Amino acid sequence: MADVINDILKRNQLSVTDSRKKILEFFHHADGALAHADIEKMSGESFDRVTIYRTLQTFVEKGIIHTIPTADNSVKYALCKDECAAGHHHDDHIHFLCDDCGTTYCLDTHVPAVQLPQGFVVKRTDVVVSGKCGKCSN
Amino acid sequence: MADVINDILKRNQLSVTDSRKKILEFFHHADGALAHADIEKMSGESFDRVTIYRTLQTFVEKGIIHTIPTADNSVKYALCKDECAAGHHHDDHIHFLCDDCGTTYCLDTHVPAVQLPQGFVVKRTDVVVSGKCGKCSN
DNA sequence: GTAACTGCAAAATATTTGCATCCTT
DNA sequence: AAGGATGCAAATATTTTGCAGTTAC
Repeated sequence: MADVINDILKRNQLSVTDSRKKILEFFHHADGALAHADIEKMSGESFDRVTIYRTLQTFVEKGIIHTIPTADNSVKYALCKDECAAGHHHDDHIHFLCDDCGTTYCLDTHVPAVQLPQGFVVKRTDVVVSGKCGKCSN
Repeated sequence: MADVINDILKRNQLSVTDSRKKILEFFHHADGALAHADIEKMSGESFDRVTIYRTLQTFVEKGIIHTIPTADNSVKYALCKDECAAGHHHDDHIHFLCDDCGTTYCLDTHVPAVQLPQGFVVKRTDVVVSGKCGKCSN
C-alpha cells in the first residue's frame, strides 16, 4: 500500500511528505468521498488546516482527486480513476449521496448520453443521485 | 408580471414584501441560475445581505427555487417548475454550466434513467453538464 | 544547497444568529 | 394589534495569502 501511495506522488512530480501520504491513505481507505472537514477530523490535528486546503488543491490540479458536485454547498473529493491525467479528467461516472448516512459513493455505472440544444459543447457530465444507499435502505 | 410574482408568494403563505418581490423578479428575468452574490449585485445594496440569505432559504423550503449542484464550491439557485410543492421537488432536469460566460442554464431535456446497484433507492437525480453554451461555442 | 512544502498568523469571505424595529395582513 | 420580515451588529465558519522555518531530493 505504501508503494502505491508513493508511486502516485512520484508519478505526479510531487514530493513525498507525511501529510500527502496520510491524505492519500484516507482516500484509499474511505468508503466514498471526503470533505475537507472529514480529513481534518481523521487527521486528528496532526497537520494544519491550511495544509489540507493546499494539498487538496494540488491533488485536484494533478488529477489525483476530483471534486464532486453536491446540492448543498459542501465540497467533496474522491480519487480519480487511473486514466485521469492532469487537466484531462475522465470522471464521467455517477455519484450517489446517501441522505441517511451521508456517505458519497462513486459508482462505476457509466453516464448515459445527454441530449443538448444546438451549439452546446459538452466537456464534462456529472450525475449526482441521492436517496438511500444499500446499507440504509433496510 | 407583478401578478405572477404576487401569486407565487400568496400561494406559499408568504407576506408580500419588497425584497421578496425583487428577488423573485431577478429569477424571472435571469437567463439562468443565480448565486447569492449575483443577487447582491443586482439589488444594488437596496436590501441587506442577510435578507438575501433568509429569502433564498425560505424560497427553497417552499419549493419556489432549488439549489443546483456545482463542482466548485459555489451555490446557485434557480426557479422550480410549477409542479414543485414544498418538500416535493420534481427538478430532475438538466443543468448546464458554461465554462466561458459562467451562465447556468436549466434545460428542459429530461434526465435519463440511471442503473444503480441492488438496494439503492433513488430520491433525486441531478445532471450537471459543463462545457460551452450556444453563445460561447462560436 | 535549493526548491518545494508546511505551519502559524492574519486577512479576506461567507454564513448564521440575536434582537430591536418596521411592515404586512 | 399581532406575527412575520427586515436591518444592524456581532458571532461563527470557511477559505486565502504572506512569510519564515523546515524538509525532501
